[in-house]
Amino acid sequence: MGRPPSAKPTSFDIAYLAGVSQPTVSRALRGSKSVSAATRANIERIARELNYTVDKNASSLRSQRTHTLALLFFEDPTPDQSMINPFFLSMLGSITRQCALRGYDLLISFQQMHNDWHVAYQDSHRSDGIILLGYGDYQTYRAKLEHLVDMDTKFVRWGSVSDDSIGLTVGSDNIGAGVQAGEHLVAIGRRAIAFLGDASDHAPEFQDRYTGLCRALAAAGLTADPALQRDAVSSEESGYAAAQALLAGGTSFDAIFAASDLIAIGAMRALTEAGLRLPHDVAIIGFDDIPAASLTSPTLTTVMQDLKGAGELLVDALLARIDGAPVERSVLPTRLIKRQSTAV
Amino acid sequence: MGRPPSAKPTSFDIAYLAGVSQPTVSRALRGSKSVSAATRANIERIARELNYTVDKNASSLRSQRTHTLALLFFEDPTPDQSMINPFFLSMLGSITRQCALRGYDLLISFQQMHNDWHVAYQDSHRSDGIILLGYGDYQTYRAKLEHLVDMDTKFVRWGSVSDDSIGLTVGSDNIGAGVQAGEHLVAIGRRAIAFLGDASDHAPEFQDRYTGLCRALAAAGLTADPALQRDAVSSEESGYAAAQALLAGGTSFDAIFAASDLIAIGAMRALTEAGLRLPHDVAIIGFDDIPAASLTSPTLTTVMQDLKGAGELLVDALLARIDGAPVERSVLPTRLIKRQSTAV
DNA sequence: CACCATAGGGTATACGTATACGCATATTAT
DNA sequence: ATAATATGCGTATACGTATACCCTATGGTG
Repeated sequence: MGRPPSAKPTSFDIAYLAGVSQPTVSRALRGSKSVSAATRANIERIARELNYTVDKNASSLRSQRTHTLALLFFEDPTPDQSMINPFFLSMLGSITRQCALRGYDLLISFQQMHNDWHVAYQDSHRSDGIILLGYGDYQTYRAKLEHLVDMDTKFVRWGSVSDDSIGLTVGSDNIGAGVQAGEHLVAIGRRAIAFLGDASDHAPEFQDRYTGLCRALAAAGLTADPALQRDAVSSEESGYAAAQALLAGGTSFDAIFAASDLIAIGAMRALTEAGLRLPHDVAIIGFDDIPAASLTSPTLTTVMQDLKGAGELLVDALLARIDGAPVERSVLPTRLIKRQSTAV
Repeated sequence: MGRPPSAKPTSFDIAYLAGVSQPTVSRALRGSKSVSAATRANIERIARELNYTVDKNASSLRSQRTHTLALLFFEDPTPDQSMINPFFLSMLGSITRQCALRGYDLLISFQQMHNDWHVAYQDSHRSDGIILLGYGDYQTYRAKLEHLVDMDTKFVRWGSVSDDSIGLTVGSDNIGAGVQAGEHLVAIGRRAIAFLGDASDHAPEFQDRYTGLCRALAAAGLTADPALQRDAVSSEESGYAAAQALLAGGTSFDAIFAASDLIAIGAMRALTEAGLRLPHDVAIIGFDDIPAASLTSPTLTTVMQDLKGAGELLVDALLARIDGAPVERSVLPTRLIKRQSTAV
């Protein structure tokens, strides 16, 4: 039953010193109730003294559970540059923290949307499940998601939570956020409110935000002018271009709701260059509350998402899914951060 | 020798179908030269057809190599909030990319400086090596690094590259960067240049930047006034406080070199509130070129570090260290980005 | 007092791969 | 022609853990 201690301690070494068999060590350390309190205490003491840690590979191989989650970021617009949407980077913190709390490791990878990431982590037994983060063309995305569902891969994604969303989705209450933004702009007396952001089903989250805006306008007896909606992806350049197109459009407006802070920041630059005063001539609201939002001039009113809650919810939902537990779809409330760009 | 194909394909399944033994499959897929070209081609074809992927756990267990690196972020000043220094977050992109390129997975974890991270990944065989990223009190840090060295843990860290630095260190040429900043400020006619950032050996990188500044001043026949150096850690609040202290100090100055952009941004706020005009009254240079640096008013002149190169160098150096190859210490050149805050 | 449940822990083995060896056959040198 | 290599692959086994199964000593139950 025994063999003397060797270089890197194994469960056999512990067993030898404790005068028990290796399986008993395994049981004791894993918390099985079929080992006496005294034996367990003794084993734990020895393990601590030897600085023993369970070999992750052997454990995973045998149990077929890795206790590791994989986080896949993807972005299409950045071919080489390492720019990731700051919003998702911020979420990284809470995700890692939640993983740690649950005793899971986090494997991370950046992917181009067009890559075969949907099959990469498929099954090399690296992780028990996948967290998907990123904006992108939803139609392309959708096909890959369906593939994941077909393969019965455990995953959760951040996005628009609607009835037809594929797989397990967690997201902010984008419609509610749109309503918040719209109500605030109406409250400060604005009537012609533009929306910058793709409102098609290629970008369901943006679409939801626009829907919310329209709903708020309707509630105030106003209607959203389609001429005041301009497509934009989440980048400063795109926001700049969209705002210019809006100005060139001829339809006057006194407020902008941008689907993301990056879009808003680009738009502010275009408006300022056009000689407009913010927020006097045009009030503006962004989305995400990235760090830069409080550094613009004027500082940017924006919708803050619950990052901490998001990370926790993503991880918990995925773990529930892995355990086969029922997991109800849920949305997170947002908060409007009022700054100078809407201060009348 | 054979056994029929089962659920999730293993090397035995491939072997069965190819009419060879399991070890031959392993050899073929790992590129051993002791397997004929024909056999290898056949095995690879079958593997592709079955969508076979090597089981990472079994492979790691047997070979004692995980082909995974662990990235440890740590920050002390943020007890709960998920704020990471934006600079390090940006580096994340190039690190993951380089890992992918080298065929390594990346495990990520955020740690509080005071935690026992130096022993956590010690040896649970999760990763082959560790990348350490983060500022922090160097004296605390140093003790843990020494522990890692004692344990013969393979690691690389980002920091000040000096002769007495512990373990394998990769970093920017901070002294050279300080010289660049100093020369630029002198070139635009500034003579009384303040430095915001801890210049003690608790923060060797900041110390190096200050050393560079002093060197540039000396070269111009000027001397650095110790009264114009104020300690600050890398945060906006700290920069704000340091600038206020500087103003209260009574010694006049016409330029500031801040040890980080966050410090610079905080300082700009303090200066503006004090009624000073930037850059007319005080020119200012930051460090890191975080996204926010181009959004401040005036936009911030700063020192850009080579993030892409940094990520590549960190990974490559660590892999060389793991392979037991000799690895020479090396520093990365920096680039001064001139913006409005030093535009006379 | 025979009977069975339970606690506590040992025995044997599987997880899927990589590698040390050995053994043919084919190739070259002498 | 025979000994010395080399090539290509099979055999056996180890990596370190978790779990199914079995066994023994109790203690309670009728």
